[in-house]
Amino acid sequence: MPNATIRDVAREAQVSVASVSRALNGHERVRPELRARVQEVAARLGYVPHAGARSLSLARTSAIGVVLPDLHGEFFSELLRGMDREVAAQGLALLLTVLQDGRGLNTLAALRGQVDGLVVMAPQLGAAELRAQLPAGLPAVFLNCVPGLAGAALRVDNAAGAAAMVDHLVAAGARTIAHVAGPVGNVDAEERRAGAVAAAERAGVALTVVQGDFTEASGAAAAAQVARGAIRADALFAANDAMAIGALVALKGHGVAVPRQVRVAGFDDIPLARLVTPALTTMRVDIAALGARAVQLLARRIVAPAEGLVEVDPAGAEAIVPRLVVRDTTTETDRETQS
Amino acid sequence: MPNATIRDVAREAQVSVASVSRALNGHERVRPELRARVQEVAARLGYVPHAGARSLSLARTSAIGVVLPDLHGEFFSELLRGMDREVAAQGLALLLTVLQDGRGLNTLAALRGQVDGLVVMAPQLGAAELRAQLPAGLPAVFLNCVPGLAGAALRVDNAAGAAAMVDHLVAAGARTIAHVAGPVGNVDAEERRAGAVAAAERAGVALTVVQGDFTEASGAAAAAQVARGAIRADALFAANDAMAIGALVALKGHGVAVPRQVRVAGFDDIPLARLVTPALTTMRVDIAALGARAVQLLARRIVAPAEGLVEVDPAGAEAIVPRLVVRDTTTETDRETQS
DNA sequence: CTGAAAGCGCTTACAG
DNA sequence: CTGAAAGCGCTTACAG
Repeated sequence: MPNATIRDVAREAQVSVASVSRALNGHERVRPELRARVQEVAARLGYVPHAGARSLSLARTSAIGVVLPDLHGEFFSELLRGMDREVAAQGLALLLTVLQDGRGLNTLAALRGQVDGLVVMAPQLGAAELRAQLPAGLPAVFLNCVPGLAGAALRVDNAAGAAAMVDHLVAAGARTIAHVAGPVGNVDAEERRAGAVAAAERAGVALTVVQGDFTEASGAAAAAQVARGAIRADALFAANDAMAIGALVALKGHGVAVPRQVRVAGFDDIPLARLVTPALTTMRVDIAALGARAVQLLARRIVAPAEGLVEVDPAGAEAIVPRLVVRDTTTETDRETQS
Repeated sequence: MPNATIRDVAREAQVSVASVSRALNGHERVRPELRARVQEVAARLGYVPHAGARSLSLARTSAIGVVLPDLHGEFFSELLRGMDREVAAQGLALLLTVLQDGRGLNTLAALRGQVDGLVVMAPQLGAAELRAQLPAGLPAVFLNCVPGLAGAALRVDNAAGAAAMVDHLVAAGARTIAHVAGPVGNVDAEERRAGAVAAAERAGVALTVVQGDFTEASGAAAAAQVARGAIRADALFAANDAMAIGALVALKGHGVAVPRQVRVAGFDDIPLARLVTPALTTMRVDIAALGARAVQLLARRIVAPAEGLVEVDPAGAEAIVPRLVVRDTTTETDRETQS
């Protein structure tokens, strides 16, 4: 048998569908006796309101969409975890959409009527492309996207994080830094590179940029160049932990002592970072907090789409600043220090 | 301005809303000239059908729900990645719901009208609880759930995987195997133990079960017993990689040569497995494939809810068989072989 | 406090 | 091939 509808409940309880709706939605002007009867019948029939019909009537779905460029690795599971935490607290549902290169251009547009707003992480798309794809009038919060989009923006302050790491390496004794950059065109990668370059300049130490692509293999390749002297460096700072770990393993393979001969540092603080030997010094980005904050901002925008008060930072994006996590690849001591 | 509706398009194109619907949905009986005009107007107005209204009319949402017990770690991101792959291929959307202990009992029921079916992973719930929560008539596929639910079931074939590993160890020369088991009561652990025991019997080699609890420490403790001869073994097969890695480190600490004196093997192929020295031989569970397969089964059930043909294995659950990944802890060579 | 009715935005028999 | 109309399942002014 199909699911019971509001009419079934109304008939069974001998009231109008309007009364069923009011009774079940907790409206005030309902006789207690009627409310009790309706609730009893609804429970007995296993009635659950049809979400689609409800959202059509209310012009509100109570769902938000999250658009991600990929789903590989711990970063995304942490982000989703943070979002889910907040989404559950707000009584919302989460619709997940991965926007990979090949996927249709109307993937986002098709979300109209399915969600009340969007958290979008699309570092690979330009502002124009993104704007063209987004359903008009749908509140949105952008994570690590190009600036200049209509919506709240939230980002990780990669430049500040990278600069902090360079400062730490210099304090630890480094004088010639090799920075293994992430893929060209990737916003995070570019910001980390820029922050590292600027900090090295300020500190007056040499910094060479080696092109990488966020994979362990590319980190290993960069380390090999350092190991055989093709690149001179007493510190290797990779733009993410995966590359740093690839480099770490490669350096050990080449018989280079870490951190004595070459200091190694990463970015992200993935779980593996604590488990490699020596444990990896890195920048911790509280990814779950980033996700939770994004949902929070979106929820406010959904309630008050145009209110200026909602704008966190009208000038630009609100920023999450990563924290330095010092482990064994940059210092001889074993103590883990967090600043 | 709000989003354009089908009426706006109809008015602008000077046709009926019925024609707009037919033209845009690719119905056959539409004059090409009319179709072209409607498409032009729809594009100009940026018209996108309202998903909620569409699903109310069609009694189909083109979305599926995935219910997970948690979101921590690589396992879930891999699972979601596999699901997303298949979901995108099928033109569906994915609604994510985390069903943690505290969360309301009607979390699942509220999905009615929002999804066409559910992939449920709820190892913490009994069959009765689960049945009570699921909206009646909603197709479902269960992952690692208790048996006996109305729906397709899918699971990892732990026993077959463990048996394959024992066979590999025997082929590599092992004659006395110590199996470090996982915690009592854990389904995965029990199945792996049973598979290992059966395979050892078939192969006619000795196998001792040592109790562990999936932690590195318990693996190290088991290894210590092997190292000091309390347990005689020329191979140590741990029920997961964490214990295997703990054992590996402990064996090295006790001066036992791996794999020459004692072969070591794990289960899961966590990222760390490739990074330890020597690299760990293990069983790879293709989690993404598990997720993709679940969505595939669900999609079929949605199309043909009651067809017997759709039933993969009416007797029980369809199983994903892990693959053997041979690395350096069981062979002297360095080559990584996958079977 | 309650019911009849309109409406949310679509799709699809039903006539023509 | 096309339009007018009914209907999907809900909510909420509008009367009473």
